Amino acid sequence: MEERGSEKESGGGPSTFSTTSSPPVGMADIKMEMGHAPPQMHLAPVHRSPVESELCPVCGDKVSGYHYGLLTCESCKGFFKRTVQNKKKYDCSADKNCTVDKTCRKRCPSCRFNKCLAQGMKVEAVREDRMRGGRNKFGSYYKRDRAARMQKMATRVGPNGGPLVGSSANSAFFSSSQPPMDGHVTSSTHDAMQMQYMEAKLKTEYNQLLQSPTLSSTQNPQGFVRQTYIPNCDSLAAILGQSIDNHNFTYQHQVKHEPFDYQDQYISQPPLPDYATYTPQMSYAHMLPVPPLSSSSSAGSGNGSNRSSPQLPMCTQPTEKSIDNAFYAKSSAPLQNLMMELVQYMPNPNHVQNRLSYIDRMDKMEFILSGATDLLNDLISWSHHAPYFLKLPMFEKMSLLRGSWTFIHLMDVTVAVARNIVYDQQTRSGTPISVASIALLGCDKLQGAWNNVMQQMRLLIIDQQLNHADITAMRYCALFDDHHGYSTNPLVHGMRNSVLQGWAEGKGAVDHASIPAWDVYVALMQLAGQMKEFLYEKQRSSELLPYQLISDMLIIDLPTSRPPAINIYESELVPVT
DNA sequence: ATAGCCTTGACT
DNA sequence: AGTCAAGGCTAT
Repeated sequence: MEERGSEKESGGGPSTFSTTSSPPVGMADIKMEMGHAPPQMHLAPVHRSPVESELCPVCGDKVSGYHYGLLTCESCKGFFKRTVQNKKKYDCSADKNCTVDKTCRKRCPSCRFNKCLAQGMKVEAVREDRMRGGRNKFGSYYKRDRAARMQKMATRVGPNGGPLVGSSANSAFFSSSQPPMDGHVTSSTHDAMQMQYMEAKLKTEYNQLLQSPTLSSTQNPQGFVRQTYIPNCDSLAAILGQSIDNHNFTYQHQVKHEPFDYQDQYISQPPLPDYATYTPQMSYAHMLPVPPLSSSSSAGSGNGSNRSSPQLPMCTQPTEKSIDNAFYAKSSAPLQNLMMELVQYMPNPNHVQNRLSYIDRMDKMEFILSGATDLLNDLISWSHHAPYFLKLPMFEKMSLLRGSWTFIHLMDVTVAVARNIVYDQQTRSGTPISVASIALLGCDKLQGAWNNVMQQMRLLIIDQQLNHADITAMRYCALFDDHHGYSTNPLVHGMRNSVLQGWAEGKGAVDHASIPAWDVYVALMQLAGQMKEFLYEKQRSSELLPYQLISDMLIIDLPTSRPPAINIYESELVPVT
């Protein structure tokens, strides 16, 4: 393969970005610039367009605009589009860490595509029906990000020429965005925090919109509300004992439905569009006996490549109005009804990102444990409403939560990373904290293994082999895992068996071990066990004293310390076919 | 297969 | 009418 021979250079135009060129305002100006050498004017950077002043975060070439969620060059745009549309699979012949820059970007498409994803390009932005033109659903967010970048550049080179707070980053939305605020910017902590808040808000809104099936950019999916936290000084038992009316957690459905009668309700009266519910990842198509209602694929598609069975989560239509009704279709299989009910109670998939956005700690371990405490509170609050779990007696709930919380934490963070929702963080003092550390609760020696699992999960997500239904199944499967083998409660064992069986049936697998995501589950479970060992060690050296809730979660339940199980739950056993 | 340029079309 | 991020075309 030729390396540079076929490399195209724009004829006549500058092939590399010049920091002294004139300041075009929009794409039209960029295009003009390619044809005509612009006059060399030295305007203040304040007026410079973000497009002009940025390099492609994937390969470092000149940015041509926003493409699939990120400011990138034209070639990476095309590469990303081809890869997603044609469902290309690449393999890296080296160690999956090849350099990707303008001169060698053609050498390893595998690493290039992974870098595209890692930097924040979204496969969801590639249209399934290939409809041309029009505005996509992120338009208003591109606009705001652009304004934020303008603001940032205006303040970056201030009177003192000093750097601005916040880290530089590549993603159009997730790292370098600054609030499009009026007025001056100081380097005070307050302003920094406010910027982080605005940045997080932008991220959240963007992700929520990104995941919606409708594409109207005039709709605001939902107002951003900073969630309040349960004080972490409460013990596990105290939190579990709280009235469920005190819960502060966001659910996919805020209205609680009675088991097994929500479907009729939805069929006759669909719920209001809740963007968190309608994320493509939420599609339960794999677990339904009927195929999902296809979004009336428009004519005019199918130009050469096979579009019959898209493997990647692409947008259906720019102005898509259809809802994945299959999600609400009634199934005759009781186990799949069970699985559908469980999905209804899953937490908002953005909760990891929301939690990590507000941690303000100087020390790395403080940051990690503080975030873990927040997520743990979410988990406990969620368990108040989790079907069947809430029926368990207190000691049983505590035991199951203690057995599963490290797994659920690990899985939630890993999924968020694999889906490019959560990125590396940093402490208030600027110390970088890798997402691996956050996922592993600080047990950094597992980072290599974690990275393998995360990549495996990412590939499964891209292949649509792992969606929200699988995540639901894994969460409940872990929660109802009688970790120490002490439980004699038939509801616990029956529930786990039902989840495993329903999961396998939904995937058309002969058993749960044949499900593509099962290997990921097993690997995560192993890591979670090692994480717990790591935390026991921390606890022994008194390092967890400030984190009472986490300490409570590390108490080992002994069978003698709990009351005997009473079989009052048999009548409530979940159906087992 | 790549990447530069062109066309499209919802939104402003 | 202009913008601009989608997809398409095509020389390399």
